[in-house]
Amino acid sequence: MTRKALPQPERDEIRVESVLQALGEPVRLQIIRALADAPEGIACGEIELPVTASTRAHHLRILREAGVLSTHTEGTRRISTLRREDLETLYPGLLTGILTAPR
Amino acid sequence: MTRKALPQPERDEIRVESVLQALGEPVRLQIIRALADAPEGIACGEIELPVTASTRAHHLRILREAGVLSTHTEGTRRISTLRREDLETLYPGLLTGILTAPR
DNA sequence: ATCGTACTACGAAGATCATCGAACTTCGAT
DNA sequence: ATCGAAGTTCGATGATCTTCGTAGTACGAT
Repeated sequence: MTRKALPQPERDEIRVESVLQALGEPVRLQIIRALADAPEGIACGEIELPVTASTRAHHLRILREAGVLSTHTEGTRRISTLRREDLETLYPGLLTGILTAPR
Repeated sequence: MTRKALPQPERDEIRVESVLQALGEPVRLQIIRALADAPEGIACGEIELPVTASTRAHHLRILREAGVLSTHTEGTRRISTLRREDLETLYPGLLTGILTAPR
C-alpha cells in the first residue's frame, strides 16, 4: 500500500485570511467538524455532505491549500486530518473557539 | 448631540458561519485589527483603508450584521466597537487567536 | 489484463461578492 | 436657512466562488 502526502503550505506560509476564508463556508465548516471528531483522520468519501464528489474534492483542496488540513493517500483513499498543532501555534484558541460554537 | 445604536443581532442570533465569512476578507480583517487597538471605538472614517467610503460602509454593515461589531451614532459620526464579550462567550479564544496572528 | 473504486482535473453555468460613483440623509456650524 | 462634513443607499460592473457533469488517473482486487 502506497502512502504519499499531498502538497500543503508550511506552517510559516499559512495566512490568516486564507484560513478564515476557508472556514467561512458551511460545507467546509461541516468538514472541519467531522475531522475534529476523528483525530486519526477520515477518508473524504466518508464525510456526509450535501454535495457531489467533485465539489467535495474542491472544498478539501481549498482547506488543504489554506493549511487547515493535511491529506495523504492510502491506496486509492485519501485520508485527511486537521492540522491542530500548527493552527494552535499560529492562532491559539481559534480552532477551539470555532468548534465549541453552538451548531 | 444625539446618540443612537444601529440594529445588530442579539448574542444568540449570531452564527459562526457569518462571523467567519465576515472575518475572512482582508479589508474587514484590517478593520477588526484597528478596532482591537481602540477599545473605546473608532469612527469609520478614521480607519485607514484602501477603499472608497461606500465600500467601507458596505464592509462595516456586514461586520455589524454578522455580530462582530457594534455601531452607534454620535452626531454625524458613527462609532464602532468590537463585540468582544459576546464573541468571547460564544467562541472562546477565536478573537484572540485571530488577533495574535502574525500580520 | 481487466474491472471497480476512490478520487481529481477541467470547463461551464449560475450565484454571490467587492467595488465604485452618484444621489441622498442627517447633523452641527455659520 | 444654508452649507459642509460624515456616512449611507442604490444600481451597475467585473471578479470570484460554488456547483455540477464528464473525463481522466491511480490503485487494489479478480
